[in-house]
Formats: sequence, structure tokens, C-alpha cells
Amino acid sequence: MSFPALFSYLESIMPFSDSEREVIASKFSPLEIKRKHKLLISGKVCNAYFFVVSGCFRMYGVDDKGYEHNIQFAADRDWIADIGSFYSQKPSQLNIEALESSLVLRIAQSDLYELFSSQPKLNRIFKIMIENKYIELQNRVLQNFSSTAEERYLAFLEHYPHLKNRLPNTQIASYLGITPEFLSKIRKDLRDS
Amino acid sequence: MSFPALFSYLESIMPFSDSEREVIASKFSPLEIKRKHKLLISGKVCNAYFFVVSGCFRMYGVDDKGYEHNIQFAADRDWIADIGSFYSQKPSQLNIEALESSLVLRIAQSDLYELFSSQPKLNRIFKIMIENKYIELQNRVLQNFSSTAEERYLAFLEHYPHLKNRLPNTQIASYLGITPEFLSKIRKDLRDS
DNA sequence: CGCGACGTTGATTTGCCTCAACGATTGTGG
DNA sequence: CCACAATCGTTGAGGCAAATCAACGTCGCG
Repeated sequence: MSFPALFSYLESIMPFSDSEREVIASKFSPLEIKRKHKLLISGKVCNAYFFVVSGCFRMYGVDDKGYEHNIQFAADRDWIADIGSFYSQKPSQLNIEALESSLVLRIAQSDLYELFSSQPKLNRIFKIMIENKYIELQNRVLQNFSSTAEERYLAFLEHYPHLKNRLPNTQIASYLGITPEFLSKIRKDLRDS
Repeated sequence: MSFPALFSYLESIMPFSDSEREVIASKFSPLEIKRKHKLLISGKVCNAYFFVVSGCFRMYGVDDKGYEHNIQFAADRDWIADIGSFYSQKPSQLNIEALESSLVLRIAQSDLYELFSSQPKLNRIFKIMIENKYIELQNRVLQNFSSTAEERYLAFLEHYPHLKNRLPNTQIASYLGITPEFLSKIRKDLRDS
């Protein structure tokens, strides 16, 4: 169990010794997840973090009318968890679902906390990761307020080139906060012009 | 310089010894900021974090058409900075402006990094703070997608009771992502019903 | 006092949604 | 290996939430 994808990610931030790698790797378990299967179900506590080795996931909430709204996608070499539920240990309102058959590495909350104590470097890595996710979200809030749906769609294509040919348009529409029908119209307008 | 407001906040999370307090306090400088003055101006790098002792600030971006969009407010015992610019040391696209005459404690980026090394506890406190801000933003994204402006306004009043009598409605409208005129209509409808 | 920020109201416009219908594609069980 | 269901993308007609533009009264402040 050497998890090259995980360490390639970790060591892109800072180096680890062989013994550190061994301790860290021992806490992660590989999981194969089939398309449409879930890593987290709304109502349950999110008691693990997941590192996506390959495949693709979406995290989404469901509103009063039953509509789903994608909060974020996570593909190769990305992390995913409901951070709010994970740290508060309260039930999550979100779901994490595989959009493709995927391979993830799972680390339980208690094991991650142990690593935070024994491997202080991991604290920094997780701090950096959350900062990055925070910045992404902040840009999204700003953009939702200041751009039309078409502008947001174009920005999405530019910002996530590795996702655009991998996701059905319905999923992209849900991420942009519009209906699939309206995204279809946007795409038609872009083709026509 | 004992900064009771700062340590009352820090010690609500974890205790500090007298000597720790002294080292930490030595890195913060108090600043008085008058209404409408800025802690951060778009185009500059955000090279400090601010702890708001008293008063109130908004952080906002300006879109192509010149409209301002409030990203967040920070009042008593809250932190404010453009986290993205702070960590990347790239120019910020945001502004931080006092809505009232305020008192803040400023810590420069280099001093904060020094404290992160010498006072590991602060790492955890900042990690927790960013997690909380992340959760807040995530809820905001979800709510923007799944609620009407009226629902978001009511949720704002409920979630930020200490701000609602302190902010002009134009600022609240900007935070909610609607025009001041439309907020006025919402308030009228709520009064009439 | 007079100016500028603020809140309100009304008329009109528009971006996006809703609902409905229809082909194309995928995938799955018999 | 085919038949059928399910998912996906598209198009169109009609409707609604919120924006835009314009006007006006109020208040606090220099």
C-alpha cells in the first residue's frame, strides 16, 4: 500500500520521509466506488475524508422542492468531505455521489486527528487545502452576484477544462445554479454566434 | 498592551499562559479606523490580518459595471482579511472598508507566520476560524441557489441579529445579491403581511 | 443651510424558470 | 443480442422574480 497518487499530491506541497509515509499510508484505506453510489448520505455524519485517486464525484444539497444543487466536484487528486459535518460531527445536509466509477482513499476522522498530532506537517497541508477551497468558494459567490449565467458557464469551462468533457450538462447546470434547459439555450446561443 | 478583547476570543478556544500571551500581543498593533476608511484597497496585496475589537467592516468586490458586492461583514471579535491575497501575496480584487468608526488589531503577514512557528496553538485557532468561514460561505452558496430573496433576507436577520440594526439596508442588499429597491419591496411586503 | 446618502414607490423590461414534448444515446435485463 | 427503460440534450410557449430607470421625501452632517 504505497498510494503513489496520494504521496505525489502530498509531496507537491512538502517532502516526507519513508517512515512518515509509512505512518500516513497506514491510516488510509482504498475504496472502489461505482457510478451513482454515495460516499456520504444526507442525514449521516461525515466521519471521514476522501482523497480521489481516480474518477469523479459531486457534493450536493437538496432543497425544499426536491431540487439538487451541486456545491462542488472532486476529480483526480482532489479531496472531498463535508467539512462542516466532519468538524462538528453533526448530521450532514449534503450528499457525495460518484459520477464515474472511482477509486478513493478513505481516512476516518479519528485517524486524521491522530495524524494531525503525530505528523504536524499534515496540519499545514490541510490548512492550505481548506484555504484553497475557501478562495474558490469566495470567487464563486462573487461571480454568482456579478455575472450572467452565460458568463459563469464560460468561466466554468475555462477554469475546469479537465471536467468539461467529463460531466453531463445537467450536472454543470446544477453547479452553475441554473436549469438544464437554460444551459442548453446558452450553448445554442454560443454556437450560433 | 494586553488586548483583552483578543485574548477573550483566543481563550474561548484554548488557554494561553502569561508568557504566550506576551509574545502574541507583541505582534499586534492597534489601529483606529474612521467610517468609510479602508483596511485594504483593491489592487494592493493583503499583507495583514485584522482582528476587529469594536466597530464594523465590509469586504466587497466591484464588478465590470461598477457595482459593489459585499462578500462578508466583520464586527466585534471577528477576523477579516482577503485570505486569497494574503496567502498568495498577489494583488487583491477586494476592498475592506469601515462602516463605523472602528478599532482593530493588525498583525503583519510575516509576524503571523512567525507566530505560527513559535506558537503552534495559533495554527489550530486559524484553522478553526477558516473552517468556520468556509462553512458559512458554503451555506451561502447553497442558499443563494435554493431560496428566494425574501427567504434569504429573513435568514440573514435570524443569523446576524447583531448586525441587522447596525447596517444600512443598501449594505444588506449588496450582501444578499439584490438591489436596494428590491429589498425595499421585500420589507414592504413583510410589513403588509 | 444645502448636499449627499438613504429608503421608498411605481412602470417597464429581462433573465431565467416552468412545463411539456420530442429525438438520441446509453445501458441493462431477459 | 435485442427490447425497453432511463438518462440526456434540445426546443418552444408562457410566466414570474428581480433588475432597471426614474422620481421623490427624509435625514444626518459638514
